[in-house]
Amino acid sequence: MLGNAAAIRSNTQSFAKGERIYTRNETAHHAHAVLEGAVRASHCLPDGRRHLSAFHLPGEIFGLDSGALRSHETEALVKTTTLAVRLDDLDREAGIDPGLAWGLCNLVAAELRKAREHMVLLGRKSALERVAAFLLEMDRRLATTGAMSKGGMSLPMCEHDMADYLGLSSETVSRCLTKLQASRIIVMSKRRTVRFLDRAGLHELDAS
Amino acid sequence: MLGNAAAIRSNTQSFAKGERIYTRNETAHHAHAVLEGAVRASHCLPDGRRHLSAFHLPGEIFGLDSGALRSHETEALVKTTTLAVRLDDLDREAGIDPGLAWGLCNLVAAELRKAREHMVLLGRKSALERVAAFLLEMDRRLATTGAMSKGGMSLPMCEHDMADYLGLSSETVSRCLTKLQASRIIVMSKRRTVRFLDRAGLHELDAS
DNA sequence: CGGACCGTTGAAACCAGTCAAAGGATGTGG
DNA sequence: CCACATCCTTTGACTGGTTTCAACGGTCCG
Repeated sequence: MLGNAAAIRSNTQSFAKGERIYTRNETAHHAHAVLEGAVRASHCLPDGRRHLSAFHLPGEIFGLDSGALRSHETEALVKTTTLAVRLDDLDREAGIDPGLAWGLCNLVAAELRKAREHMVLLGRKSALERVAAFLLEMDRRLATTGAMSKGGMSLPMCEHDMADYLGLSSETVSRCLTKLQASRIIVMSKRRTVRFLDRAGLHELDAS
Repeated sequence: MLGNAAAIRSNTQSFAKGERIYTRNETAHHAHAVLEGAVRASHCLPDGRRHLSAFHLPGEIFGLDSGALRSHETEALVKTTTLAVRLDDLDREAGIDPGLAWGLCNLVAAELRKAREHMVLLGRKSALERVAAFLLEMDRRLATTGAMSKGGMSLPMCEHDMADYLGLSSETVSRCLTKLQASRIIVMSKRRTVRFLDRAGLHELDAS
C-alpha cells in the first residue's frame, strides 16, 4: 500500500528494544509500515502520567497522523524493523496520484474508527472488560503474524504498557489476568504468553 | 473544502433538535459539513452504557470516517443544518482529483490526532481536569461561531452529554462545574452559558 | 553474580458512581 | 395564559471499584 509508486523513496529501518523512533514536537520525516516487531505510541502529561494511544503491529502503518510536528512519541517494544517512507515524497506523489491519496485516506479513516472504539473502552468499561477486550483485540491483530504458536499468543508488551493503553494501573491489569486464569478463561504458561480456554467467555466479559 | 468539484452533488439538510442523522449499521450515503447547530456521535454498549466519541460544531465535518456501514450513530443536539455530500460522488471524484483526496486525508488525520488527545483525557485525567479541558476545548471550537456573546459561551449540549463525552456521570460533571464556580474560575449566569473569570486557572487545572 | 525490571499480592485510602429526592427550566396543549 | 408533564440540574449520603503504597519473588541480561 505504501511505497508502490516509483517516485517514493523507502528504506527499511531497524530499532532495538526500547529505542525511540520519533519524539513529540520533532519534525515528521517518515511514515512507517511495521514489518516485524511492535511499537507503542505514547503521550505524557507534564506531571509524568502516561497514556498509550496505540500499539502498532506487523502489517500496520503509523506516523501518517501528523501535522508538521509529531504530536506524540513512538518507541520499539521489541526489536523492530519498519519500511520507512519519506513524507515529502508521499506528500508530493499524493498530490498527483489520486489512488494513492485516497488509499491513504481510507487507511487513516480506519485508524480513526479504531480510535473511537477504544474511547468507548476508556470511557465506559470496567477493568475486567478492558482486559478481556484487549486480549481479544491482540488475538485478532496478531493472528496474521508469527506471534501465535501452539503454546498461545505471545504479547510483545509488558503489563505496565497494557495498563497505560487501557487507562488502568499495572496492578489492576495483573489482578484481572489472575482472575481470568482463576476462572479458567485463559492460561498463561509463560510470561506474556496467553492461551484462550474459553473464547466465548471472553467475548461475554468484553461487553461489546 | 467539500463540494468544490463540480461533479459532486451536495445539498443542505436540516435536522430538528434530537433528530437522528444516521444510525449504526446503516449504509453510509453522505458526509456532512455542519453549517449551523451541533451534532453528537454516540456509541452504545449492549447493556445501554453510552459514550460520545465526538461533538461536531459549525465549520467541522463528519461522516467521512466510514466503511460501507456506519460504526456509530449521530443526532442533532439543537436545530442543525448541514451541507450533505454524496459519498459515492466523493469516492469517484477522489479517485480522480488528487488534491481533493489528499485534502480529505489531512482532514481525517487531524480528526485522528484530536481523538488520540481525547484518549489521554479519558485514560488518565481526573474528573475536574476533564471538565476544565472540556470547557477550554469548547471555547476554542465555538470561538468562530455565534455561540460566544458578551454573556459568555453558550454550550449546545446538556450535562448528560458532556458526561458521556468525558467518561463521567452527569452528577460528577455538575459537581465539577459547581466547584469551578465556587473557585471563581467560571460563572454560569444562565443554563449552559459559561463565562471564564480565570482562564489561566482553567489551563492549570487542565494539566495538559 | 548483581541489579534492574517485571509480575504478584495484600491492605488501606479515595475518587467517582449510584441511588434518591427536590427544585428549576422548558415545552405542550387546553 | 395557565396547568402539567418532562427533562435538566443540583445536592446529599452511601457504596464500591480502582488506585496507591508496600513488600516480595521471579526473570532477564549485563
